Amino acid sequence: MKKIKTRDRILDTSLTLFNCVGEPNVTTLLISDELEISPGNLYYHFKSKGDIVEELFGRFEAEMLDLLAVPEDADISLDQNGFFLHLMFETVARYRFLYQDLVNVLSRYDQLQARFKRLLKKKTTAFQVICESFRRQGMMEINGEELESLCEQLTLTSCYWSSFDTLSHLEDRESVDPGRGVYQMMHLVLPYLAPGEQDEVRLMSRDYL
Amino acid sequence: MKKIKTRDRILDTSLTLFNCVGEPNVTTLLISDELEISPGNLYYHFKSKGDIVEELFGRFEAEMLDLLAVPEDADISLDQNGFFLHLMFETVARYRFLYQDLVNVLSRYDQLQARFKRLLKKKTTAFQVICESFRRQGMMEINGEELESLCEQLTLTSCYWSSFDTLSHLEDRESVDPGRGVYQMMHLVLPYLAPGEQDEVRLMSRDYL
DNA sequence: GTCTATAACGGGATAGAC
DNA sequence: GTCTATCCCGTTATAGAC
Repeated sequence: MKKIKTRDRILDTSLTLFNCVGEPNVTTLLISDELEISPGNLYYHFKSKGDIVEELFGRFEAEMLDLLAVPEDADISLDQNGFFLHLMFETVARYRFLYQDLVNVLSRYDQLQARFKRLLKKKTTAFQVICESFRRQGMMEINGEELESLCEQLTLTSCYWSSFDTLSHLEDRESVDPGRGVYQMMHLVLPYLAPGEQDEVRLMSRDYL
Repeated sequence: MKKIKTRDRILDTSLTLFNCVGEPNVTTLLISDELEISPGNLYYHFKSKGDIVEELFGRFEAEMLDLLAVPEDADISLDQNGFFLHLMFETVARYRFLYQDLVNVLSRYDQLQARFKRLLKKKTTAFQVICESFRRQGMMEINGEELESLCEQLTLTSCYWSSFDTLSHLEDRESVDPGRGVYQMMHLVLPYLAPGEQDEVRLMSRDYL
């Protein structure tokens, strides 16, 4: 029955608020209010609001780097790929505040910019490694130019899908539906797969609708 | 030799600044400073900063609606489609500040949200109309489920490509390269085109690299 | 139409008691 | 570790002279 440290509670609550109403709209007062602690107490644990953002980014970065460590020479199955996409979207969704106002956030905490770009690059590389693996296994046929275009498209979609989705489908359904992005990612790859694999992915992707 | 009205100069300068450093980072003082007029003068022409944003949005909306009025039953050629994409990316680039901090901007000027969503829907519909036209002309083969997925993907890409591009390729090249988005859009459609049309689009898309 | 001066407000951050 | 009180500053917006 150990009680959670205030410092961690601040981080958790901040993350929730950032995701809900957007980081720029969350004041330090709102955070401390929500936690029912004083603003002064918050500043005892973090010397600035930026520090909170940076620590949250650090967690995000660590999780992503961990996830993106895809083995170069392994034979990756369609199932493994689906699982990988699933985890990635799950992680992005948990830190979606970063993506919702990307330019704004990165401009105010400028040391994050380089680190974010590094992540982007690693993402694209990971997709390339996966596609190469598919190609080696005879499951995919694609030329170099299209491969590059596809992997950039996958990176873009992995970043922005959830923002786009919540924005464009707010009326239709109310569940946040994190899986729809995975569906979309699979459909990007679909045309380049061999016929048998196409059917398999079509079936898999249904689960995410 | 008619001199430009201050009101319009305010709008133009605001747009430039918004695009450069992001709308949230642009204060009314910065705008008036840049124009070498007093803050009071600015507030003589616009009753609030929000009014400037809304008027700029109005211009954007009008241009987009004009562009998106695609005739339902026309036979659209690949060239026409390329031209359409070109114009769309050009327009989006001119008002890119809206997209760079979308959630933030829409949350602070909430009457814009509904109008923005309407635009999104119209965009997707326009892409559907174009694809249907291609299909009718025997230039494209695609089933209903994939058509929907593709058109959403096109809409997403048309919104976020330029932000993504400036973000991820800042080191490599310094030109802002608005055409790369068109290239990417064409490559999304490519796999669903008939072989002859594929070659044509491949050639066309090169111009945008 | 344009200016200067200033009010009004809000958010980030600190000092010092407990 | 936590609180209250308060400072400081940037930003929006207005008042009133020219």
